[in-house]
Amino acid sequence: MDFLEQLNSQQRVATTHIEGPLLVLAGAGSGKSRVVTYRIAHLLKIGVPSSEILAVTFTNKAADEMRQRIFHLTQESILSCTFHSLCARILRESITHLNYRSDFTIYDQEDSERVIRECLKTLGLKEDKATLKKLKTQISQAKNALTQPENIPLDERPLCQIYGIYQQKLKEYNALDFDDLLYLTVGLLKSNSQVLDIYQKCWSFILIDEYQDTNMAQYMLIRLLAARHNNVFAVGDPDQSIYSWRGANVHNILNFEKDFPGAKVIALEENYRSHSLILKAANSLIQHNEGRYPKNLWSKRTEGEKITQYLADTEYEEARFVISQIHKLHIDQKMRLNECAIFFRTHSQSRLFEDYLLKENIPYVIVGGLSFYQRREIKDLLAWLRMTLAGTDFIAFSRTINLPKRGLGDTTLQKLRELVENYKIDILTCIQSILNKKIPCKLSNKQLQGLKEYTNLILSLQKSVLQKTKLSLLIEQIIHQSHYLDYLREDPDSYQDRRRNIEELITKATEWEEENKEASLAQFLEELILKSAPEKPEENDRIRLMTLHNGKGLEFSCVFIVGLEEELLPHTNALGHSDSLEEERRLCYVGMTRAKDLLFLTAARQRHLWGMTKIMQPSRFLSEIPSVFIQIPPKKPVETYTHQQVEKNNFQEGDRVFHKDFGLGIIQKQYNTSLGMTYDVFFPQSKMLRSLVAKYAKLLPAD
DNA sequence: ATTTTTTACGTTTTT
DNA sequence: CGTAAAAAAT
Repeated sequence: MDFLEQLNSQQRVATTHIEGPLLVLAGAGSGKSRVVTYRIAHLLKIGVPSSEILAVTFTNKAADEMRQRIFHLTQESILSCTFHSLCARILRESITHLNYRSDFTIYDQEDSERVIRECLKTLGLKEDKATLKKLKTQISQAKNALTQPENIPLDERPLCQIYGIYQQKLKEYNALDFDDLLYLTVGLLKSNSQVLDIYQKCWSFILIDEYQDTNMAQYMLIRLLAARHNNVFAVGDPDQSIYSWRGANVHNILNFEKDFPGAKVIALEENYRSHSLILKAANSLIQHNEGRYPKNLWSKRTEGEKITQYLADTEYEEARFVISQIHKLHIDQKMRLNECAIFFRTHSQSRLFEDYLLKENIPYVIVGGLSFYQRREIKDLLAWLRMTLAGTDFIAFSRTINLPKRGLGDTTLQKLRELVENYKIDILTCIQSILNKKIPCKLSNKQLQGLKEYTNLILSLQKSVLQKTKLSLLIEQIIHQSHYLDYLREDPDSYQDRRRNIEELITKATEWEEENKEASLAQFLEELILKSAPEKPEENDRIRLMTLHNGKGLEFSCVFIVGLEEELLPHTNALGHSDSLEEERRLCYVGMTRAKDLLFLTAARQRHLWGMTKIMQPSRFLSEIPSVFIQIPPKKPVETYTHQQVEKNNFQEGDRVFHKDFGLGIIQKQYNTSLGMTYDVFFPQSKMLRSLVAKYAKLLPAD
C-alpha cells in the first residue's frame, strides 16, 4: 500500500498490525489519527468486512472525524461512535432483558439533578445545593466504578439510601442517565451470556481512542466485548490524562499489557506538529511528574521562536496584551484568526477576553459553552415531546405543567408526587384519573382547568404521533397550543435569541426526519441529547476561546495559555494533593502541545476574584520551564495612538458623547483609576449608567 | 402562587 | 462582581 511510505517505522508497525491486542502510546501530535485511519483501511483492504469493525471515542466530533477519514480513504463506512451512543444502541435492542422499556429517554445532568431532588423530597431530607451536588457526583462515581446501590456501605449516608431510590425513580420515569448507559450495558452483558454472545460476535476488531480517559465501566465494556476475538487496538497518552475527576483511571492504560495477555505496545514519539523548542519546553514541564510512563517526544521541525512569557499587572492588562498580540499577528503576518486559541483554566476567565474582543471588533467563538440542547427553550420543548412519548416522565411533566402559568406550583406538584407514589401509576394516568374523579384530590377550579388543558395538549400530541405527523409540525403544535411564544416574550431581551433557537430545532427536526424515515421520536430525542451541535461554518474564521480541557485533541498555529498563576493553574482545589497537582501539570502540558508555531504563556500579578483584588503568584509551572526556552517582551506603555485619543477626547461632566455599542450618552462623572481616565456615562436609550475607561471605550464627541 | 428581596457562592465536565 | 437559588413579602 502506497501510504506506508509516508509513515515512520513505529507507525508502520501499528498500521499493519492485524490480530491480538495492541496499545499505541501516542504522544501529542504524533500522527495518531493517521495511524488509526490507515490501520482500519488496512483491515478493510485485507478483507475484514466493514461491519465487523468498531471504533469507540469519547466525543462525537472525534467519532465523526474518524468515520469520515475512513470513508474518504476507502469509500467504506464503519461503526464509529462514542461510548455512550454505542451503549444506547445496545440497550435499545436488548434492555428488555433488564426489565426496562426499550423506548427509554435519556436524562442529562440537569434532569438527573431534578430526580435527586425528588429523592430528597421523598425522604424528607434537606435539598440544599451542596448535598445535591455531592450526591450527584457520588452516584455518578459509583456507577462509573460499577458499584451497585446494595453494595454501598450502610454508614455512607445519605448516599446508600438515595442511590437505590434514585435508580428506582429513573426506572419509574422510563429514563436512564448518562452513566446508566454504560452501567446498565455492562450489567446486561455480565448477567446475560446470550446477549453478551450476540455483541461479541458483532465486532471482531475494536478500537478505542483516548484510552487513558476510560473509567471502570468503559474498561469493562471493552473487555467484555473484546473477549471473544481479543482484537483490541487502544490508543492513548498517559500524559494527557485530564479527566480523573470524572472517574477516568490512568491505570487502565498502564495495565494494558497485564489485562490483555499477549499485548504488544508501540510508542509513537515523533511529533509532527510543533516546533522543537515548544516540545522541549513541554517535555521539561511534564518531567516534573513522578512515576510517569517514560516517554520523550521529539520533533524534526526547526526550533522555532522562543515561548513568550508575559507577566501583566492586572487581568485587564493580560487580556489587552493577548488581544494586541493576536491583532498584530493577524495584521502583520496574515495569521488566520481560527489558527489562534486562548486557553484558560476556568470558564469565568473568558468574560474579560470576550469584552476586549467585542470592543476591538475581533470575531471569536467560545468552544464548549452551553450546548444547543441545554438551552431552556429547547429543553422545554423536548420535555413536552418526552411527555408525549410516554406519560411516565415526571421530570418532563414538572418542567412543562406550569408553562404557561396554570396555577400549579410546588405545593400541588408535591400532592401529585404523593399520588403517583401511592397509587404506583404514571403521572399522565394520575392526572387523567383526577379529572375523571377516580382519584380524589382537592384542587381549585382553575387548577383543574389547567390540568385539563395540559392533558388535552398531551393527548392531542399523542394522537398526532400515531397519525405519523411530521416532527416539525408536532413541535409547532406544542408551541401553538401552549402559547409558548407568549411565555418567551415575558423576557424581551432574550426573546429573539430563543425564537431563533426554536426555529433551528424545527429545521433540525425536518432534516432529521428526511434522513431517518423510519426512526422513532425516542431516537430523535436521543440524538439531540447525545450529540452536541456541530460547528457552524460561519464560526470559521474566529479566534477560539476555550478551557484547557476543551483543547484536547486540537491544534493551532498560535496558542495562548492565560492565567498561569498559583491557585488558578494549578487550581486551588488541586493544591496539596500530589495526584491532582500532577493532573494540573498534565493539563498545562496538553495546552502547550496544542501549539504548532507560537506559544504564549501569560499571568497577572493581581486579579479580581469574588469581588476582591487578590495578589497572585506566578504559577510554579512557569518556573518548571527552563528559561532558555523563554523570551520576555518589553513592557509597552499604552499605545501612542490611544494616547492621542485620550488627549483629544477629554470630556467634562455634562458632555454629550457617542459610543458605538451603547449610542448617545451623557458624562456624569470623571475620575482617574489605575487604567487611566474613566467616565461614568449615562445612556438614555438603555437607561444604563456605565463606567467606561477612556483609552478602551473610544468615546466620541456627540455634537 | 407568584413576585420581590436577600443571601450564598464561584474548577475542569468529552456523554 | 455577577449569577442563581433561598427567603420573604405580596
